[in-house]
Amino acid sequence: MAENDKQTEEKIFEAATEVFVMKGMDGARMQDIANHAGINKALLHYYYRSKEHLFDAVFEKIAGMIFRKFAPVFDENLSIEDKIRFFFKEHISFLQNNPRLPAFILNEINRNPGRMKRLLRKVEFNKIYKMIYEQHKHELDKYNITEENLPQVMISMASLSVFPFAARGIIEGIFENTGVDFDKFLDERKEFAAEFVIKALRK
Amino acid sequence: MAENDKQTEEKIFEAATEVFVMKGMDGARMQDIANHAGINKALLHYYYRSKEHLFDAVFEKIAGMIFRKFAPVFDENLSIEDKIRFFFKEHISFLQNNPRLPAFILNEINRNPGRMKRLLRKVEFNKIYKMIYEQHKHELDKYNITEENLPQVMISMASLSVFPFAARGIIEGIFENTGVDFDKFLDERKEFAAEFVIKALRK
DNA sequence: GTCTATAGAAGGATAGAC
DNA sequence: GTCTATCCTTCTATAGAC
Repeated sequence: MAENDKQTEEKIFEAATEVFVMKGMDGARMQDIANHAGINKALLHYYYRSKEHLFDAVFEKIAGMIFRKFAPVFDENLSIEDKIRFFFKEHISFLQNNPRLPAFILNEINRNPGRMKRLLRKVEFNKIYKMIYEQHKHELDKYNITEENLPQVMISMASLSVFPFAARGIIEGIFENTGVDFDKFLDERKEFAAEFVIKALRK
Repeated sequence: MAENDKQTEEKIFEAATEVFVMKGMDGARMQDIANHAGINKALLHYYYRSKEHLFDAVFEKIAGMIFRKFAPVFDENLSIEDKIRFFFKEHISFLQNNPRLPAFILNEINRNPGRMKRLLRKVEFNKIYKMIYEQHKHELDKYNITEENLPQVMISMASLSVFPFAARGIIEGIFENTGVDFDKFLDERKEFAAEFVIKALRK
């Protein structure tokens, strides 16, 4: 039945997502995925020809989700400063609900840069890039933002939001020693990072 | 001979470092390491009992190197602002010469958080932490730095320096599409990040 | 200390019954 | 569409000769 198909295929996909995100492509085991899905190992190959195919499906779904998460920020009709605040609030909240995704994506792209090329076809950074600049042309003279340093600015914002999750293991280790709470740190970070960036950019 | 010992053991260690950093613990192959070292696979087990042992040796050496790289910054007798400039210049330069280390360390710690605990025994973050605060007590009133937000500030600095290397694959992919040069970006980043942080922190 | 040969286990993938 | 059984390759690790 087509309905049962869908159910099984979805169960596999969800189990694969969990295992791949936890263990990475190299560390993941097909048997482990089958167990998580509550089905037999052979079924994995029936639905997704190979481990590689299954991984690709999971990877592209997650990567697309993350990159698309940025888009609404650029659509909103807000001032630069409010957009920065909006970005950190939304982005860090999203990552709090999916704390392992950054490390997974960063690592798998470094292991296999070829995957990045496929992704870039789907997400048009060039468009986004120009769009931001056009959208805020009228207020840019109040900030230290130029067409030349826009990459520096944007990567800085991504850094401040994503890095704590990529370095979660290290940071939690340090926090444990010094008695700070990681979740509280993240909640506070939404506002801290926003004001940090705004102050850094104001002329 | 003890001298030949040292040579072989070192050759193995260097080969292992290269392969583990490139492929990660799970992706690395003992045969690959042996080939890189120009010796036989069995010799790896003669010097380092198992893959796990060999990996641990490599990991701890690299992690120690990275964390120790921070220390001189705190020793220097400089103002807060000059220390921030010094940090980004030194740290980004170091990573330019070892661009794959951040991704390697971040990933392996996330895969196996237990490793972090062992590391923290060697590096005394608590000491460093208090030291900074004491060192700059006299000029802290000029900056938005408190004992509460010191973690936010320090992790922000680490983010701005380390993230571009951890996300190198993504960033290079985007840059390729938009015609920006990654190395030039890094050179400019040393000053950009420093001034960015200083402006963000000044009252 | 270094090599060859091989044990022994694990993992991805497929054949074939139901 | 789902299962069991199994093939085949790959990989870590060790035995044993030199």
